[in-house]
Amino acid sequence: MSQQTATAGGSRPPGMTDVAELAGVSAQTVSRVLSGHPNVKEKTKVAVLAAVEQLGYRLNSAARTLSSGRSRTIGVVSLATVNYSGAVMAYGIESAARAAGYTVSTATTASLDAPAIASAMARLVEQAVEGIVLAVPVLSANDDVEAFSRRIPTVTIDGSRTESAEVVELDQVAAARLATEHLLDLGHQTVWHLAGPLEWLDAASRAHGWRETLENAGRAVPPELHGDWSPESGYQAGLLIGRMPEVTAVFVASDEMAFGVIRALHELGRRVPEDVSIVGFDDIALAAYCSPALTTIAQPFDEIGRRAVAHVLRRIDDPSAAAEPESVSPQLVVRGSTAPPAA
Amino acid sequence: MSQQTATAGGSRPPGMTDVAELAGVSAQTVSRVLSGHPNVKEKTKVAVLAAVEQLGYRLNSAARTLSSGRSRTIGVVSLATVNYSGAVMAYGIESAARAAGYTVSTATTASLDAPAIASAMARLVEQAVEGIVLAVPVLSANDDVEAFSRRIPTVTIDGSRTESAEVVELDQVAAARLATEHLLDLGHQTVWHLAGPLEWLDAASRAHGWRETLENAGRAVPPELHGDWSPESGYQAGLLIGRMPEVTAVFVASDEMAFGVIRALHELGRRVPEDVSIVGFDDIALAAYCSPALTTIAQPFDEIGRRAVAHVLRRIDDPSAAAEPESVSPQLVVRGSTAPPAA
DNA sequence: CCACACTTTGTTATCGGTAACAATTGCTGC
DNA sequence: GCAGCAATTGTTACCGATAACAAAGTGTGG
Repeated sequence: MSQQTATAGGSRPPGMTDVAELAGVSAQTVSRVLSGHPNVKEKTKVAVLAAVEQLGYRLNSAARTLSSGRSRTIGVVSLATVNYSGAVMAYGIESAARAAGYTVSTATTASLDAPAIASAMARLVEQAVEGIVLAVPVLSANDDVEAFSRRIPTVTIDGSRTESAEVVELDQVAAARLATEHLLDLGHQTVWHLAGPLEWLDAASRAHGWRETLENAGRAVPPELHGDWSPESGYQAGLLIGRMPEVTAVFVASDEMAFGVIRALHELGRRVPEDVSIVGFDDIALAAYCSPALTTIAQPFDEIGRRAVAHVLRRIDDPSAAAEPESVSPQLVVRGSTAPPAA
Repeated sequence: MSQQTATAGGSRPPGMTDVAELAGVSAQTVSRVLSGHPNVKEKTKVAVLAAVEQLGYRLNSAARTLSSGRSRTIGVVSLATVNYSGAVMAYGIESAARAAGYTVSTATTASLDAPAIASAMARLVEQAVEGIVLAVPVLSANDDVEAFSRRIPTVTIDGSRTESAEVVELDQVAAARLATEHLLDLGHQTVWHLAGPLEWLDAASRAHGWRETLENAGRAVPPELHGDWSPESGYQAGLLIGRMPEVTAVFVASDEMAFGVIRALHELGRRVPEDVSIVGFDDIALAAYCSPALTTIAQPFDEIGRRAVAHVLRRIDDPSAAAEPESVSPQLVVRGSTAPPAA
């Protein structure tokens, strides 16, 4: 990459003036070369780049940010909970941002209430981020949150119950319909549903899609169960479900919970899919490899992350850009955890 | 939090001088209050904080970084691959850094060769990070990598084959011994091993611990198999292993691969644990809930992240601090995937 | 009541780039 | 050959905080 990064031993890292001097031009010209300004003679450009190379010069982004007012950084607010989907989205966000020449700064929040989210956003604002991706459900926006998202282009990934930000989302309702219909098509009389925490709009949408599908099909709508996305909560729900012989099909709002449900059923002596069919949601890497392999809805998390970034960038370029929510399509992946009901 | 973040509508965010004016002091005093400088009268401190509150003032970290030379930021280089352990460590790192008043900036790399890692480090250096956590295995350090880690306190999480950085690691050898001995204690004649990619020092250490344990016990050492951490690669290995009737126990270097192995065995009609016992590594959330529940080695990833940060911070404070590798203890979690060999 | 030491606060220069504007150079066509 | 315009490069001020130093205020002992 560079020929000699550490030329002398002791002194501080080289600045633009050092490069300018070596190349025999002014600092401003160096700046222009490095920012890709069009009107620079090819010859000087080469000289400057050579000097940069020779000194191992690195731009000081703090100085650039201060002087230009642009930080080329996007902030992400995410929940301090470890989950698969979050990790995948984070990757999608980072790579998309990098491709656009932006870096990503993360702020995690432990809770979902407005002050906590506002505080995370405040930390990002201090770093002069140019846009914010809220990878958490925004339940109630307080004045601070509103103010931030008015001042800085903000996109919400989980959807939002407020007006403060743009939205990028998977069509959760359609996805839930897909899952529910798959089970009905197999011949099940009705479908139970283990939903995620109600605070998550995604969870609510899935539940809504499930309910709607059953109603449209004229089927009985069983009571809605709730977990917290964790395998353990799925297990607890499974212990309940497993005791009810009339349950033959369950649509679970996340793969991790689904495996918890399956385990509980297993322990209660009910086989999957022979006795009970299960559909999950997310299509995590393990879905195809645990036993039974899980029928599930694939969510293109990285794509969602990518789009969120694209959305934010568009708004950064043109703050008045329209706020059309984007939507990506879910897909049903049929594996071994679903089957027609026992005769 | 703040009373009125957006006082007027249009103007730019308030600066320190605005706060100073409102509080009737100089900008320097405001700076001192906000940096927790000791010699400030209580009364003025209160006045300043009130002004800060009223204006909804936020520090401009670019300016602070430029002027003080300290960015209060730690950089993390991670692999652009989605895996559970990475996500957990990321969380540990972020929370530990935040607790110390630092923010985290991430740079992902798609490959493990020196130029790619150097490039990721370069991006972090541009952001003036004060320390770097390399959450990737450093195979071969080139001059750039060396130069960076000499200039900036750097910690490697996966261990390192170079001398360029400090090390924080789980005692992988002891962990592998734990796993292997567990299987031998159950009565298995020997234990097979599906290792991770050799580039990862962690993977090599686990393989080493496994081999050593077998040799010490005077057992035959079967050929070492390799996967890439993914469930799919475990599945492929499982298809191989499953065809050999003499295999009764396998130690797999990651839980995700372990489930892949189990699935393959399952398809080949070999039961786990009745015919073959499996021990995994990581203790991911699903380990206890898939069937069979996986016996595995628990790695305290968040703790590792925390320690890595602690280590970096120590070196930031005192660049000459000793380079004692830290080590955290692994733990065996026995679940349903292991049993004595069939009679 | 003053000198000396310690607090507390203010002033000025500076970090390393970029914006805005000025100056120089090179080329066109008449 | 020179006006006129574009391309190229240089100059100066400034972004918003902090470091280093200077100055004013406070308190103590002799």
